[in-house]
Amino acid sequence: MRIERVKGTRDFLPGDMRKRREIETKLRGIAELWGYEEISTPTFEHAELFTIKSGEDILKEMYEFRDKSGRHLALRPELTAPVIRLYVNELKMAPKPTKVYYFGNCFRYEEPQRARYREFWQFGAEIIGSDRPEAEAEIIALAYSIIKELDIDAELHLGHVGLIRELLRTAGVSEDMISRVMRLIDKGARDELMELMRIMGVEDGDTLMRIIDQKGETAIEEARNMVTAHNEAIEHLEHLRQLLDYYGVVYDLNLGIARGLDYYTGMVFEIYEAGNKLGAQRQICGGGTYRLAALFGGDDVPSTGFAFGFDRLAEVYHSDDKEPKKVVVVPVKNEPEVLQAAIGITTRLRKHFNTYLDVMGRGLRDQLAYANTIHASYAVILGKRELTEDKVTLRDLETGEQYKISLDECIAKLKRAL
RNA sequence: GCCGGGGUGUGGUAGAGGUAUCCCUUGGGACUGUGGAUCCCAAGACCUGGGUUCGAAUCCCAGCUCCGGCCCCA
Repeated sequence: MRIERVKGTRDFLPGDMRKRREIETKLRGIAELWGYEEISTPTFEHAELFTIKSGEDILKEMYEFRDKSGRHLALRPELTAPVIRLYVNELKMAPKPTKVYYFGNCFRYEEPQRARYREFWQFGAEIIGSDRPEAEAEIIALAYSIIKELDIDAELHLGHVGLIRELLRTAGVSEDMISRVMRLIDKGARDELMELMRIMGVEDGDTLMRIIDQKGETAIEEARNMVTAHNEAIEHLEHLRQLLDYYGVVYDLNLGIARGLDYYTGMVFEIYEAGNKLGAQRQICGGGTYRLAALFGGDDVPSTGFAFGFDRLAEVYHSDDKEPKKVVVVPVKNEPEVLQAAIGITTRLRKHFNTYLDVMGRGLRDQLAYANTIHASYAVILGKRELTEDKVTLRDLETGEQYKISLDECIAKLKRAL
């Protein structure tokens, strides 16, 4: 009976992993250069951590279970909530701002489709302790520089739910209806939205719709006209936009981004792949400013952060995908003294190079044939002749040239070549 | 949860009622101190379960799963 891979999961072959590690290394490198430190949280948590954040409805989209002592647990469906929990449990006393990044697998019980899996990876960063425009601008600029560094064709959309909420209040939408309206905005359900606003007797419905629809400068102008002359949310957004210009971030202003969730309080942004390589799942990054810590029993500190869909990045990213350079040590004969020398030499070479040594008991010819199939660059051949002269034969497998030289010369030569 | 299209060795394929073709891959040999070629031998597949049939990879049904789309996306 053959056991199949579980639906929505993937195996990663050596070529896949080279590419994924390459991306991961770049992401980590950038985050570190920006002053973020890595943290890691458990793969599973109390299910409650996620239902507090997102409501009971998400239980059906989670890998949720009871352990042997009846704890109600879930495989993490995302990493923001665990990171904020970690902060509340462990990092409250850390100096502010607390800047962290994370990379880990997440699980969702959903129908798999292109660029959507049941096990997937997220890479994200958070600034905990500030929701000032400076913090928001840094987070956006960090996400932006990741896109640039990976040379991904993408567009960044910037919105501000704080402002939208403000506008809704000004227009007379009651506090308890705001969440519902935000969800409709997020879904882009125009007709439904218009209908709801008509029922609620919202006067400035049309203006509101325009602000949401119109992207860019004019939307801000309309918003400014709608609220009182000096509005905190607008000033905040303008300050943020100023800073983004300083950073050189190119973006589209789109106040229709609502990210329906209640805990978002300020700036929100999304990054979409623009080369049409991801089909329906174009979004590769989402982020914003939110207040979650209080929900998990901490102080009401604001945070701002983002999460990249790592697998989507991997699908879009062009890797050079160079195979590692390999050296093959080839003992000519399967005899104790030759093998002993071969192991000694291999051990020395392994301090510097990716080195293979036969484990199949093959003869010289087959070892070289194998070296060829794994695309090795050099073979270090040794047999009785080399042993008596205390030398090795270094063969360049691309040109076919070979020299009988000392091991030290051989290492020096390989160092220059690889 | 819904809609459409698929599942044949590792991968890529042919076969459209009579137990499977070719390429590639892998192991061994020709070939006991020199790889990529050639030849030979070997290994390896009809997604699963039912049904129809003398006989099913092929037709029917169900399931699983993959791909794409909808819904959703913390």
